[in-house]
Amino acid sequence: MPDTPDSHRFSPTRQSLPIMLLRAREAVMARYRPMLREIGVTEQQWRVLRVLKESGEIDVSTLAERAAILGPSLTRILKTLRETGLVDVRQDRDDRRRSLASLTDAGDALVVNAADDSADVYAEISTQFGYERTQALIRELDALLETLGQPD
Amino acid sequence: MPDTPDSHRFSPTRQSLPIMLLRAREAVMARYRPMLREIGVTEQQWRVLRVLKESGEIDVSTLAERAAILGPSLTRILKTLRETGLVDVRQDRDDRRRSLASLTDAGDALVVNAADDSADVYAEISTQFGYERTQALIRELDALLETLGQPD
DNA sequence: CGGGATTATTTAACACGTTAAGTTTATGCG
DNA sequence: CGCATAAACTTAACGTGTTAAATAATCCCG
Repeated sequence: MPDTPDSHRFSPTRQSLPIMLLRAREAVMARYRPMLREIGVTEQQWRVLRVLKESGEIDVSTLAERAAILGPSLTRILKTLRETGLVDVRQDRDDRRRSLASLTDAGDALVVNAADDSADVYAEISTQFGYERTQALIRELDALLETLGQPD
Repeated sequence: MPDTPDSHRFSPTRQSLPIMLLRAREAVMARYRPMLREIGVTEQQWRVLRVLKESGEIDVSTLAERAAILGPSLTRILKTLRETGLVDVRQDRDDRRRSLASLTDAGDALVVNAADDSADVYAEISTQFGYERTQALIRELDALLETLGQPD
């Protein structure tokens, strides 16, 4: 067992920003999982469906950016959602490199039916942690993104 | 397609706590990736190595908890790290259900050599966002964990 | 106009996340 | 003791994350 003097700078995982972001996200998502399980979609599939509901038909790149999902993952997710009849994908006529995705009627209905439950989960979290405190946290995360230079 | 290119209207995903946590984490990790790439380990492997350096020989469950990695993932990661000669895994003599993991000399050397670079990345983030502000953000994330950790 | 650069998306390969089920070892209780 | 139960991993199966490379369509510049 190698033993070294403390001449190296280590920060315990409790003080590590990446790990704390990971843990926080995991804790938040744990609240959503029962609902997602009930409607039979994964967390990522739910994000895709929600963005499609909000945006209407959009191209895959924009969808990927808004749902915070990488292109290759989105390709697979859209394949699944197409097979389960929740999403349509067609080619853009003006630029045939582009694919345009949209909700089917079934997909729209699923989002509409689950939206209230999703909002309830968020309301519970927001209430427990404090509404203003939650908003402030989100603003700080947004500011961190700005500082670190994220694509919009 | 009602697209408003010059609008300040931001998408609701910017107000979603789960997505903002995801984006923030992604932005932070982007700063670490070059360093991880250079030493040839994944983000998760690095977390495992760091925890082992901090804790010395520990059982797999404790390691999983401290590195924020689920059991099945850790099984695979330890297999890889064992094959690359960075960690040792042995059975606990007193409770043979348990596995005990520890750094090899090579693993220890890798962590020691990369620790300063890792700290530099963190220092850069912390300086850019503001040291106190970063600490405050970590405290808020910790508080969120405390709040959500207790189901209802 | 033509052919090399660019852009949008997909495919491929490997690693990890998540849940359920399996295996081995320890523990508790009659 | 002996058997049921629990604990500590591990395996399995499927979905997603990440990077690099391939494919296809558009753009651009001479």
